[in-house]
Amino acid sequence: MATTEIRVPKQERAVKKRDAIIRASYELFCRKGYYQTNTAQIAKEAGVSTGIVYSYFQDKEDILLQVVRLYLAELKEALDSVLSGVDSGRGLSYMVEACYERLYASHTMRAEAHDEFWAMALRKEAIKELFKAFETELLQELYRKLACRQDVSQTLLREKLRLSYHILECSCHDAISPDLSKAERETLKQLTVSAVVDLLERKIN
Amino acid sequence: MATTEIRVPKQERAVKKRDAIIRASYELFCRKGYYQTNTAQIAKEAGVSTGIVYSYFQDKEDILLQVVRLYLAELKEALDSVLSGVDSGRGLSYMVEACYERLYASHTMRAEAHDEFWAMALRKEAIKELFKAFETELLQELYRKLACRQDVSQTLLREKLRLSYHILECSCHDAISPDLSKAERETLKQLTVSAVVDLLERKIN
Amino acid sequence: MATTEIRVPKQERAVKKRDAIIRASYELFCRKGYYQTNTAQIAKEAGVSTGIVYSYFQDKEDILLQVVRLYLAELKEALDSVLSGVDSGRGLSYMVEACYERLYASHTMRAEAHDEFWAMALRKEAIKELFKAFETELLQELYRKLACRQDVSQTLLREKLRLSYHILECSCHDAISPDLSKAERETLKQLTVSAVVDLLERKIN
Amino acid sequence: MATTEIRVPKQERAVKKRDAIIRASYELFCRKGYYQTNTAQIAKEAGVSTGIVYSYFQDKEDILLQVVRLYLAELKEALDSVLSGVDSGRGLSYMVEACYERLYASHTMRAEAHDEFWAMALRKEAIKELFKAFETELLQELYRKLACRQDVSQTLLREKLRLSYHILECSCHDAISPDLSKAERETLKQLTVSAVVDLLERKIN
DNA sequence: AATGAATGAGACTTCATTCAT
DNA sequence: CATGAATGAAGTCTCATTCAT
Repeated sequence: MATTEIRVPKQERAVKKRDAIIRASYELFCRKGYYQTNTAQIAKEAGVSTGIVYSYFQDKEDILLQVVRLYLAELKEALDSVLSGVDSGRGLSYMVEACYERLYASHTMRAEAHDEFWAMALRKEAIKELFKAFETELLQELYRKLACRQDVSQTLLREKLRLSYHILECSCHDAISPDLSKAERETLKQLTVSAVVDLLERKIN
Repeated sequence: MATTEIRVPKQERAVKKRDAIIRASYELFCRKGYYQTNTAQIAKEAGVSTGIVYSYFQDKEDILLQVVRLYLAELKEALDSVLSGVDSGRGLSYMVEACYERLYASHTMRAEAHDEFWAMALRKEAIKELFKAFETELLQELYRKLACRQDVSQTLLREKLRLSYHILECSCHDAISPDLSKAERETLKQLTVSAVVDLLERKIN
Repeated sequence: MATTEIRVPKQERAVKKRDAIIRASYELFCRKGYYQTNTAQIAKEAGVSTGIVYSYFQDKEDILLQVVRLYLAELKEALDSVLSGVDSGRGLSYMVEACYERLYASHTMRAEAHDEFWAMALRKEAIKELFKAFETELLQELYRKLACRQDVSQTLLREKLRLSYHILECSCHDAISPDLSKAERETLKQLTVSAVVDLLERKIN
Repeated sequence: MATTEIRVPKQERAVKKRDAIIRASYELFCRKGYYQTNTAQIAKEAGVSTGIVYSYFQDKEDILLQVVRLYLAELKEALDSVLSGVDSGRGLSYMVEACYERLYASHTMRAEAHDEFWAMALRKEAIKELFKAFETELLQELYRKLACRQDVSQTLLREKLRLSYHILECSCHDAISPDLSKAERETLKQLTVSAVVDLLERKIN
């Protein structure tokens, strides 16, 4: 009755194949966009037949979902590694700068991914959920990291973190513009970091 | 692409018709997305025949272009009205807050428009140009407005404005999330405004 | 939101085209069966493009529905003309024989139609309904015709008519078998008619 | 079609497996129809791998053929048991009623099977042959049973038997309709049996 | 100029069958 | 012998665009 059963691959080869499809799709969705990519191209890029795709995924939208999941997982991992690497005794601005650089690197590599997927979230509830969960978890973690620091004002900390994250995000997003010179890019970074540090340090009555 | 000549309507009726198509498309693109909207629906919503659409527009993408043009024009006008209304002797934070509110209103009304069009800019060079031109012009104007004020540090003013604009943008974007309470929304606004004001006021060596 | 709108053709040309699609499908479904006929073939046989088919019909199953409707309408009309032609003062056996011949003719022309459509009724509720309605109406009419005749026993008349109809049906169905000689066929007819006449005339306590 | 050799299983395990496939298919074809059943489902229901199916059967159609063979064999056996149980000195109407009930039971259990397979016979010559052979053999046997009875008119006996069989068949087929009340069903049975008995007893000049 | 019916390429998806393991 | 992953042809349906009226 239900549509064709979806294989949950456990054997190594199957896992690899599923992964190859996701990565090929990731690549293509970034390069050409979701709607400009068809399943034949995905199969070809992944080196499999069109049919097999539907053994691993419900439909094309399901592929997108898994691709976004991968995208967010990569981003999460990158940020985690940054955060865990600096939680020692370094200053706040060092930490923020590290985050900025990490986010910037993500944006450089996957310039298209973010916007493409973000826009898809508008139309696909399941994707919206992924983004929401990602943000919630990330902010929660940031909160845990900063809640005990002396150099961070605890007033409205959650809200400040939320805003800080978005500022970093959009600044990095803007900074990848090819119209900017290296110097301008550096300036933007300094401004962004200091704005965020200020926001977090400042006491608000 | 096509060879058919595109009519540049001068007669009143023709102008109205063209306009109706753009507005209908605007509406539909926001509600359902570009790819989920077909030309038949556009024609129906605009109250014209499918055939006539191709007298006014090269193809579907061309409609999108005009829709984005309209979207940006509306946004520009809204911001202009804000800026011209406050350039008297009001304080900086008053001005920033007015901008925030205006941007927030835009986002509320056209929550989908921004993301949808922004993502389309990735795939369509012509749309990217529109966005770039919009931003350039807006920042230029802001610069003119603020370049002479005493309460604004002139150091790196262009870069600060650029960043400020993006901060306001993304904060408003975030603020429309239905998960936020009214109080949280207000807090976010205050934080955003004060962060931007700080950024603009602060002297940077 | 709903799938593409279905055109309800009123202009003569459109009606003709819709009709052509139905007749082409009728033909093909009989000749090759529903599942062995694809939409491209239907379009080709009807002399239209594949796309236009979906302007007139929801989907392939909808075409089948209309084809069955046509099939039953033709059959109904044929039986009606037989019944109205004999309701004067002719004997019962004359009437039954006329029905037999009419049904036999239907079966000869559309040998495949009946079985094909009948089997489809198993899987498609909508088609089952059509068959049921057809039979109910037909039996109702037969009842009106015979309820007043002296040569027909009124006891259990409705049930007898139901059975009679099925006997005629299946006998005709059997009679088209190419294995039968002309004489055998004639014999079967005589036996069938007399069995039905007997059934209707006989008083049952 | 294929060149692969089809195994004719002799070992017990192999026979069982082949049988399981046929029975699983029988079940599924009845429940969902031939075209709505795919080979993966068959294999799963039979508890075998998809690959092995093609060791025992030429192709999907071949499975259908064996399923129909099984269906007819079951029906034959049921009717045989009825006929052999009553050939002593019981009256004709007792015998006909027993047949009716047996056929009715078959139809109840396998309501879908009959129509589904019957319609398939239209498209697949091999299946048509099976049905034809079944009927011929059955009628032959009936003939042997009745050819010597005093209460059966020998005139046109073969033809009468043929018609009788079809009457019983289609009446049973009709009788399973869920729209009928128990009483109506009983009435139909009585009418059918008496019509058949009449047909067989009656001398025709 | 206007209509909306018509076109047909191409998208997604299914599934009978094969074949490497 | 057996498995079930893999294949790819073929089917249904959509929709941007054209064109006869």
